[in-house]
Amino acid sequence: MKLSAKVEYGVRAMAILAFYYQSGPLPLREIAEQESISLKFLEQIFPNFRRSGLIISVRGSRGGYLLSRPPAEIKVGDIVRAVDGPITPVNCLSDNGSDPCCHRREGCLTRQVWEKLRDKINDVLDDVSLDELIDLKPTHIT
Amino acid sequence: MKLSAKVEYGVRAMAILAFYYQSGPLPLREIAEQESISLKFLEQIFPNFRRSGLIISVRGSRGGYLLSRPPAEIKVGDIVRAVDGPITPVNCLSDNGSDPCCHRREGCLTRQVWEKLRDKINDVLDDVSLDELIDLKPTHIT
DNA sequence: TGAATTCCGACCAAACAACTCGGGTATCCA
DNA sequence: TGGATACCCGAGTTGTTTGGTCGGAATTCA
Repeated sequence: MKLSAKVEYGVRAMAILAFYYQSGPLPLREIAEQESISLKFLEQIFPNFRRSGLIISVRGSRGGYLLSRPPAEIKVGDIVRAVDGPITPVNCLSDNGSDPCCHRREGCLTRQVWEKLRDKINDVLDDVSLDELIDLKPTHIT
Repeated sequence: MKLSAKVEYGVRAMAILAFYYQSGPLPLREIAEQESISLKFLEQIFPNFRRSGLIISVRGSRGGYLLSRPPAEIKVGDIVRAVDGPITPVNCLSDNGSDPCCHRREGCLTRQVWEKLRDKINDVLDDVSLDELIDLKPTHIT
């Protein structure tokens, strides 16, 4: 029951991107340095974000990445699914209908547990947005 | 974000055991046949249940396994943790304090997400007990 | 042009998953 | 007592995933 290191790094990287929102494109090298993550590893993660429409890439010199929408509108769940794909706690919840998990007597009863689990995981992750991960909001002001 | 096949098989096997609760020891071979699971693979899973105190083993001829307490008192979460160990969505939530995930600026903010996720997963799994997986309860009777 | 940057695909080693196999050892029934 | 039954244990195996690295091509700005 683990998320991948890619997801962990990806969330941290996106938090940085949220912190510098509206400051122009931020190159991966900067993120890599700030978070002590291998640049090459980040290069492998970010195309997923771009393909999912979470970020916009600017190529060439002085290029980099920026969020495609405000940090409040990007949820941790978006990031997780962009990197790891849809969340499926057990294989028989995948979309390929070839799994025989429901051909047994109590198959569909256990399936309900896994479905509930999957939904709750998505709920938790979709309840937190990027702006909550950075420290911008005036939480201490009355 | 996947549970292992061991957990999947383990829950199914425990459901069978719940179904035959109070019918004397049930040999692994029977469970293996009913669920089309390799006997040798089951033999590898069940010691975890015994060590966690979920089942009692009866050795010798006409031996087998039986639940150590009523199905209503065994949660799916117990089964999952017995097989896969404690649920830790990311490595920095493990008990070894050597992980540097909190030495960074926003480290502890993302950590809160993972902690919340871990707690919710446990909540869901601990909310379902074995008797809900089998079809004994008179749900259709007014 | 040249430096900075994204982008792309191949490659690689280590770990893990999902089993299998072979043999113990304890226990019971006849 | 002697099988037969069943649990117990650890090593081996095969394939996939993970967590990266490496080299280079395309693009853009100064």
